[in-house]
Amino acid sequence: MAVTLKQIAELAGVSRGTVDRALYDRGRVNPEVAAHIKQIAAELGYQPNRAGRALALAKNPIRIGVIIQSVETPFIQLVLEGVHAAADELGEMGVQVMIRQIQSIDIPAVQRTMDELVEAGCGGIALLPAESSALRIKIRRLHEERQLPIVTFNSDIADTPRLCFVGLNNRLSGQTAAGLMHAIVHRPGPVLAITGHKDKRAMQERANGFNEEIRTAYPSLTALPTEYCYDDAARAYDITRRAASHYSSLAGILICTNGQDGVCRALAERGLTGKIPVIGYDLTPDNCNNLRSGRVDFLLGQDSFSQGYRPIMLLFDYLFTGKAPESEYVYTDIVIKTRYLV
Amino acid sequence: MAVTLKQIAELAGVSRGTVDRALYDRGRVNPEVAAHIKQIAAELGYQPNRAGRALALAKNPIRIGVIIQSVETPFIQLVLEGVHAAADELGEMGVQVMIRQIQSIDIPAVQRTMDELVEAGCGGIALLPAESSALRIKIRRLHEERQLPIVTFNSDIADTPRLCFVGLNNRLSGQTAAGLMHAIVHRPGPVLAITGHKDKRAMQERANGFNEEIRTAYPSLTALPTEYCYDDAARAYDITRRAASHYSSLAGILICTNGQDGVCRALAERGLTGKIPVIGYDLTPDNCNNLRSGRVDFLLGQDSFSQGYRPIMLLFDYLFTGKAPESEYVYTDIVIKTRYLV
DNA sequence: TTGAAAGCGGTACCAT
DNA sequence: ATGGTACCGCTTTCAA
Repeated sequence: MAVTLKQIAELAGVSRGTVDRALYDRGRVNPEVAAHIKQIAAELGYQPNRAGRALALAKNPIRIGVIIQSVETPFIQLVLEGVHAAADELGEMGVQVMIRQIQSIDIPAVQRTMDELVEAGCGGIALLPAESSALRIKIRRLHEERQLPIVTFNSDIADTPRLCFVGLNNRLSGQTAAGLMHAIVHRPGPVLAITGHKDKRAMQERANGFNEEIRTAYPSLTALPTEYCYDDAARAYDITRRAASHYSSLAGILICTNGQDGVCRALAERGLTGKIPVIGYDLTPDNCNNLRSGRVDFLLGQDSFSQGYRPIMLLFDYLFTGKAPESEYVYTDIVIKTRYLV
Repeated sequence: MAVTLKQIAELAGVSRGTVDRALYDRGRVNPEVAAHIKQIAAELGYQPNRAGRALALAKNPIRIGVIIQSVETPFIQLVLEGVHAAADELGEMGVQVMIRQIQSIDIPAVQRTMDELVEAGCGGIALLPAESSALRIKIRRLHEERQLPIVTFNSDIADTPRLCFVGLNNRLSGQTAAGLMHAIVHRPGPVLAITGHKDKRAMQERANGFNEEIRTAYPSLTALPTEYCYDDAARAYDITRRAASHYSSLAGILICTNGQDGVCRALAERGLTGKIPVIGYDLTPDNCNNLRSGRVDFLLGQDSFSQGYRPIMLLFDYLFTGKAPESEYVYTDIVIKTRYLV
């Protein structure tokens, strides 16, 4: 049987309340008594019982806010599954998870929502943000004025006093893609990385990691300059068509973002499906279909479930036990999927 | 705020105790009253509070037994990490997880330990077994005589009234390996699967899945007859040496089990490292080193952490909420690792 | 500075 | 068949 506050209280000859105040430094306890109590607790290996604590906290329940942008995209839908799983799980412990979904990127809406959630008594906020100096300032202010713990996820706002970031190591994922590409390409030639926006850091990182790794580690391949499809299948189609006709020896394509269907269509029309390897990102339903049908060779997943689940759990741990994440960067697994695994 | 028994009791004009008996069919309650109570609960979307239940159950705490064989192997050490994580987590909820480690395969010891754990009041047992009719009978008896829920993990005992099996889909992992092999092999030729014991079903399945998939899906490759190294690096070394000299066009090797170092050594001695692709299993420290250094191209992991963690959690869910796993087979993820990811 | 007590949600036992 | 009550471990408030 695990040791309880009551047992410590009896051994120390004080009341449970005093033990509680001593162990958690809540003040109003004689320093010597406190030291004695802490010693006993340490000797007995006291571990607080979560159920007991959760129940006691139910009087003023922990509230956690979640803000997600771009909810209309297939990938974010996957992230939402993790969010809801965490919300359900914590709900059974009496924790309230307040989820706010925002269409596309809408910084003013995010700012308003953050205020609303703080007002509603949220002790922490999980935020799927976007590059924005306004948000950077907002996070800093909430941290300074209210010590509000904030976890960014999926996309980060660096140099911010957030508790941590949960998401993909994009550069490493690009390097991984380079390794895969080299493994499956059977002849020398140019390889092309297509990514989303020039000003989206995460997308750039994927392509950069890929290109640099190709250059430094795989000299039989040459990395063409990155192309941008702006998350648009039609543009990806055009880019692919042009590249395939311009470089007759085109050896492989990495598509870092939405637009995968365009790439596949362009290759199919020229009878190049299966001849020019394609590596893509994200396990959305459409992408998985491409993988199953052989139009794509590998998909790099970013464990979207964890990206929704863990931020909330990390905030809960922080609010419930005071334990902060070990690192400022909590990277989710880079998962490699083939047609056998989706 | 979540709805509680007390609220339902007030609405129904009865006491908390009656609501409890009604909702959980504990008897001793007027059928009409019970129906009314259940209706109210359904309308309000009542979800029991886990913390409350856990605390109430602390009077006669849930005990879960865990039996693990072959603890001396590197792979099982990884599984143990998951076991301990689950034990720690549940320990904070007042659940007692009793872990029994057994060296190598020792069926009599397993039988004794099962008796001991049942005697000690375990409400369920997670078991890492081995092919054995004695264990099959034991599981059946414990099920029939005491309705004891048992979860097998890592290796299964089929046709048994166990709650479920948690582990790898070995056949699918072999097929996945075949797909990878075909993707990275650049020329026609024979490929060789080396596995452990003839009488270990799981190991056979991996090799069979590989060979069959090669035969049916990848005619440019030919699957050589499976070789057996009995988990021994020296034998794997011999097998590899012989195969490499006998088949000058040997195109790839799949090593399904321990002995990977022997394969790598044999290839290195003949200057074939990187020339003949190698795919291996399990993310043990040694294997990860082989991957990092380029002696192995892919490792198939079997999410060893989950293999230790989930059986215990599934038993807990069953004992705590009565919810059984959705399927008799709970497959853990097949993870593909390259040198970038270990 | 300390203790006593109430209460969180659910379970179980004992009266009635 | 039903209600009342004690209790699980912890937090918090109120008295002393």
